[in-house]
Amino acid sequence: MEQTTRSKIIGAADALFYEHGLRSVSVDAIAERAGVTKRTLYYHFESKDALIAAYLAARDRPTVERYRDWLGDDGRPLPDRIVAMFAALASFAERPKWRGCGFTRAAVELAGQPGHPAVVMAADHKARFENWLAGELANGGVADAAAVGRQVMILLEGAIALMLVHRDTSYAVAAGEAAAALVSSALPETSTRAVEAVS
Amino acid sequence: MEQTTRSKIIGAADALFYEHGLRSVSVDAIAERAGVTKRTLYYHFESKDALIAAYLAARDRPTVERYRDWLGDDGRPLPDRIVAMFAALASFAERPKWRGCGFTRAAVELAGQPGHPAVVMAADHKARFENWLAGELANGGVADAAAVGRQVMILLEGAIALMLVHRDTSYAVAAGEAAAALVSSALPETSTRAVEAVS
DNA sequence: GTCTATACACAGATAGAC
DNA sequence: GTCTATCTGTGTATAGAC
Repeated sequence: MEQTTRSKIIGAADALFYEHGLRSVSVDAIAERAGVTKRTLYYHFESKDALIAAYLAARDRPTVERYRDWLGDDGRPLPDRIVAMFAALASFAERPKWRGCGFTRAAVELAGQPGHPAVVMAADHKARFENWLAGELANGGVADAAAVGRQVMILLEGAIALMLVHRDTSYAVAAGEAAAALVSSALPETSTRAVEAVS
Repeated sequence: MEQTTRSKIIGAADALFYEHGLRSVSVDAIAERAGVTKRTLYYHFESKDALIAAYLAARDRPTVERYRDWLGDDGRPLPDRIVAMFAALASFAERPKWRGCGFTRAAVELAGQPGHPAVVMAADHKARFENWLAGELANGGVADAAAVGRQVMILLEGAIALMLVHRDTSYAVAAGEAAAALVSSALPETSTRAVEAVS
């Protein structure tokens, strides 16, 4: 079955690329971890760049699903759900193998090659994620959901970067409080009180 | 003068490391750009890793000074100064050669090697920057300046990451508005009303 | 589709003359 | 302090058998 071999290779690429980065991981290492030879790998993927693109493509859906779970269902007050999402991220980042966002890291490592497929995929992933976030806020009754969604997105991204640099997951909690304050301010009734409560 | 040769090498390293990243730039390329041979480079620096560390060390002060300029002097209302800082960042990021924060990018690219000197330097730089930011907020009368400073720091970091991914500098403006809102909420009532009266 | 074996370029780092 | 020349490992990718 070609499917099995291909997915084994992508699984090995995911483990190594995410842990060590793109350029520092060799095709040999991926092939070895996947339990195939390099020649087999090149039968399934045209080049290392193609494998990088496949690695990110496989990460797209699980990443979005994870945040969807963290945000939870409609029902609770929106600021609480936002805080919960950031708290879950903080908990997730406690894991020793956590290394930040694979998409952002790929875009950063390939910042010198703006046309690279992986960079394009990262931008697309982030745009769709921001769009989803804005939609959730709009459903929750937030005024100007696009603008607030973008601010929450920025807080998410910044928290991930600083958690990676400092290995301190409290940044996600701090970001969650800020996000909840901004969201509360954009909700119809409780705006002023909620912001002051956080500060 | 040894100083001249050494600084020429660091200058070449800065240009290439910042533009293309760490691993994708060879020592040969840096030596060539500096106008020296590889052997001379290795006379001044023990290894490529040492050169990377020197590259970041040289970037530390100019980076902080730039933000200090952008925030401006005491006198204007603090939220206005915050907005101005983010606006200046947006303008700075318009330049074609802009590639985000060299410290964060180094930490991201070396995320697989937590003990690497460059990672340690990046964390130290970010910690001192956050400290400076909190100090400025405290001087401006912000309550709980440490917590708000951290939130502003997260917004800064997130805006830089997303500007790099999307090549859209409006993220810094959006982050600046969020930061100003959070700062305003942490100011005494009198200061907040003074801001509104001026604008 | 998967293997063994290998081509070819380039990486980081060093030897030793001057 | 700077040079020419080189060592040695590793990188991506390919040839051709089975």
